[in-house]
Amino acid sequence: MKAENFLTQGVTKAIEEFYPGADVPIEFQATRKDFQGDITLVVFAMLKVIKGRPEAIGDQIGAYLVSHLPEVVGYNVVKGFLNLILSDAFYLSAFEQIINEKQFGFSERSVGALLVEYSSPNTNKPLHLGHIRNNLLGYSVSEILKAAGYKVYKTQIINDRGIHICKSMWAWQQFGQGQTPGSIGLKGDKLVGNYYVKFDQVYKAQQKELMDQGLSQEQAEAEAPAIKAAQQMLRQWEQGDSEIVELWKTMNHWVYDGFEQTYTRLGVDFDKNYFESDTYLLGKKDIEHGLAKGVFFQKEDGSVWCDLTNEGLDHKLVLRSDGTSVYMTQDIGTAIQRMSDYPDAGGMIYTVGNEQDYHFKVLFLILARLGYSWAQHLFHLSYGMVDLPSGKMKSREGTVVDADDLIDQMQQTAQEITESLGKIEGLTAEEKSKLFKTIGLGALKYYILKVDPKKRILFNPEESVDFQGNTGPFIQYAYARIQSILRKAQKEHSSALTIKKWEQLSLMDKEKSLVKTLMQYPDKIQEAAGAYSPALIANYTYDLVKEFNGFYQNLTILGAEDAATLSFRVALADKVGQVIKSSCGLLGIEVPDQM
RNA sequence: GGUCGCGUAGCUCAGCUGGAUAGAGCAUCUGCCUUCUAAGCAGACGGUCACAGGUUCGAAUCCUGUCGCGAUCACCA
Repeated sequence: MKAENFLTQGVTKAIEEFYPGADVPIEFQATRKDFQGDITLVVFAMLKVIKGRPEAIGDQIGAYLVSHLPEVVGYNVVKGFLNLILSDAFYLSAFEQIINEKQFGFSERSVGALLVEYSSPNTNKPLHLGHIRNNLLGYSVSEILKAAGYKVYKTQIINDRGIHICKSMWAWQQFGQGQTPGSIGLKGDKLVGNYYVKFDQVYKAQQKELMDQGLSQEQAEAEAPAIKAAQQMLRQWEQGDSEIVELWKTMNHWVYDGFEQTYTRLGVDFDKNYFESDTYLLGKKDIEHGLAKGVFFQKEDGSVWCDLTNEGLDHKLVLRSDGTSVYMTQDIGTAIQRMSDYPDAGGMIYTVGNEQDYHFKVLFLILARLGYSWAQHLFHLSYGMVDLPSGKMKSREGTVVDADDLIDQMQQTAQEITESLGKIEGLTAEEKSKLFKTIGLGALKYYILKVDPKKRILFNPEESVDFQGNTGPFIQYAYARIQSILRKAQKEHSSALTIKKWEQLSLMDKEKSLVKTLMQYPDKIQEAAGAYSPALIANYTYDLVKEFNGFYQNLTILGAEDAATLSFRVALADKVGQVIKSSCGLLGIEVPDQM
């Protein structure tokens, strides 16, 4: 039972007794470290309803609670703050309740289903640092939502068609000499990416040549043979030209294989993939319906628009004058399609960078106007760009941080640090390599997830990611130490561990404080789910570990003076370990038994 | 120019729907490895919460304005 619940009842009764009829706000907060007490009633908030000195009111309520509630054993009043001291018995029973829960903190109620979209790559280039942030966020938010009781369908839309795909296809046809990922031993996404770059080089050179012949920049861009060839390919693809479609399929599959490897390394997965080649024609019918319903209007040239001026926005094109669709058209159609694919889903979360804030604002408005009830439950999980010290990542300038390279680099660093510490000599080569992966990825994931999604991240590849302080490895290390304690306790004190009679124990402040922090875990998960914020979980976990480290360093866990204390402390360490593991799970971070 | 977001210690970040003396890590300095893993712990140093007003018992937090940074406002995706 949470302290707030019975305390609120107690305070309500006290108010009824002293100030009958007064409807006062009852507000609790954690007691600050420098004051004595466990939980604090903010008396200030009551002053609007009850007249009087806050100290006197606090005193009155405090005395009432001590005499009426067994859990409250003392109080003190500082200005408008009533600090309450709770009994050891309360903490012990709260802890016992916690350790008996299988999936502590995870909601058992089912509260509906949601679709989460993330990643959504183009098939013309490999995944980079920006995708990593997207993937980690989307995956983690999915896990957090599951923990909060949602059924989650993870999905991505693969942008597998369009002029940009044709560019790499054309370049490969011209210069590829039949190369395949297998023939040159290169990941498929890298191979295709190289030809995308190759296209750009050739295209640029042709433009320059044409401009030297006197054409304007614009003319040169339009007339260069390379772009004309790519455009021709796109037309052929749209007409279903079998040779082009075959080439397209082959090259896309190379890319999918490459992506799959990267996703596996990152530990992310999807329940369903949508392909733009299947969905790009969707939406036109919905526009027609909307036009009939008066949601849209048509201009003389035939183009269709949505008037959003009364929302403070402008007119938005939803269908070109030639009747072809734009990005918005597709997104309208895809959203409707998905919600009919997953009838139990009550809403959708789009993990997409903040440069598309405007797009999603408009998309959600249009879907609402089209009359879909689920449009109220669409959320754009908007995140800031990942910038480098040199500025934005630009693929054409070669300043992109490649996802695979970055993961390699992190694992390399993890290996160097781990080996220099020399604590894992007993492990096999296989175990070691798994450990380096776990630590390297843990560092990378935590580094990215601990910051508020909407803030931009400045990523310095040279300084890379820390392994000390508020980092993934710090948390993993705490977990590994706890496992070491448990192993040792099992070996040397197993008989004492069966003793579970803790009622007589008198708890130390550190122990109470740890139990208190553990008790907040379920609320944290709900809060993180409501805010779609892995950062909340990350920071909670860090606080818990800091708290545990203080406990760990200053109390001897295994050297406890009696068997009951020993069993309690080991159980506490064990539970802290479990919570660390489960919240790392919410962040997609693995946790090693030894490091 | 319109709209949206951000601005907290030298650096990287916490700070929830307003509450006590604004917190961590890195960096710098001081202690702690015969006792459960020192990737750790304890401590010192470091702040006009961009700036100016307002709301109130109380503002880093809410409102208005200013400045700085970023994004966006395509018959591109």
